[in-house]
Amino acid sequence: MAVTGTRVTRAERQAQTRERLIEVAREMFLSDGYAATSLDKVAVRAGFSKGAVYSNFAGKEQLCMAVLDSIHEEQIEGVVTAFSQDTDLDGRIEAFAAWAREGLGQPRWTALEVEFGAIARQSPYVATELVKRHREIRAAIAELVRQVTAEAGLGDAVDADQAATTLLSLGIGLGTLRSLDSTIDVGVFADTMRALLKTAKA
Amino acid sequence: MAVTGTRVTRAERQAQTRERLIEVAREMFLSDGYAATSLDKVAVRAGFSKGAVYSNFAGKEQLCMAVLDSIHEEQIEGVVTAFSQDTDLDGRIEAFAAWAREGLGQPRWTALEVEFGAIARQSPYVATELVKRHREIRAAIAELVRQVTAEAGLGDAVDADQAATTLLSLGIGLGTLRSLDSTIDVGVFADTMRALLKTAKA
DNA sequence: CGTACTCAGATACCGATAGTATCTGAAAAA
DNA sequence: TTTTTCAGATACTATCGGTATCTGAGTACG
Repeated sequence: MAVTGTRVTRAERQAQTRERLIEVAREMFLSDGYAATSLDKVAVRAGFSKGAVYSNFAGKEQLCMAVLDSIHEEQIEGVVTAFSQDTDLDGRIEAFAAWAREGLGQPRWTALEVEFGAIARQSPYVATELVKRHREIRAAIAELVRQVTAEAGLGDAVDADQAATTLLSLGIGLGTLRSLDSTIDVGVFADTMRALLKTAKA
Repeated sequence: MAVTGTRVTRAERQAQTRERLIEVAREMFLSDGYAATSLDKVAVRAGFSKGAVYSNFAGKEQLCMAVLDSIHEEQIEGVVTAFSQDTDLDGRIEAFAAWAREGLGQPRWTALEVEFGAIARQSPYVATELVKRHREIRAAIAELVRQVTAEAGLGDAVDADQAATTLLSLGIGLGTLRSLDSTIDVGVFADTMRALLKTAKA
């Protein structure tokens, strides 16, 4: 065990390398898309060679999956904090809508998500991993819906699972359209949410 | 002008070649996706060489655009016939829902649509062409909504343009999820449509 | 007819990129 | 100090989109 000189172990260095690669890959995947981003460029921009990528990830797909996981973490955090602000139904819907406006608008993460989803047809790995994550996300949304409707005194008039599927689909669709055409009105997100809940009330 | 012997002109042969290429490309793009389909394989499976592709299309993007147009033609035809069956509101919603179930379920055209959409970030050609088509489709849906709500005596209580954006987004999102996970319930499509209209009624 | 021209499609090539095989040098183990 | 290990570098392969060039059958024209 070296007491002085080298302060970092090999495992620590590798962890740093891995994180740095994910960081750079995230920027490039988001700005240029999955197909248009080459592993060589990612590695060089991170200060390494392509060998470092393959030494830390099984391949491009696994690197992108790690990037998506890092994005999901932040995204979930954003939704949760948006929901824990107000306490009444309309306030929460508006907070959610605001998050959607920001999340679906500027950054192109839905575009990346969806481009990467196309890979799933050729790769069983990507298919199973993405399905797993989609189900987790849908379950989380359903749980939020259940919580919100319960506190708003709607009882179980709303099918939370169906609502979750609708909201996730709408988010994916709006994000996809929005990334092509910035004139798309993301406000329909909140309107649809309201419509779903008000129908249940009647 | 040759009276006997060669019965087809050069232009006719080329048109046939073009159609055959679109036909084969459509099959392969739909089953394997855009990126995973090579122009060489398309050409060979159509009985030609890659040269035939570049002699009929400016590139892979233009070939795919031609494929998408051929798909859109059929899809629009499907929606129109679905809508011209019944005359009452619920019947039309159900007809639309049935079309959505079929269109969004089995074939993977939304996945292709959306994978190709990712190309738009790198290609101004694809971006402008896709935006043009999306706007046409949204306008067509809006027109259908206007027609249906008018005949159902809802007046202009429903914002047809917003409804069109919602329905198109929902269709894209559901199709995307569905192409990955066949357990996704496409029924929410009709439910959302009903919710949107019923809210307007109140 | 027959000669010259045109152009759809074939062939050959280039550059980029995902992935593999191999190498190297420093950290870890002995 | 010597040996082993392995993160990351280097070198190479295969595939694919795209370009340049060629060719021969169909076309116009004398």
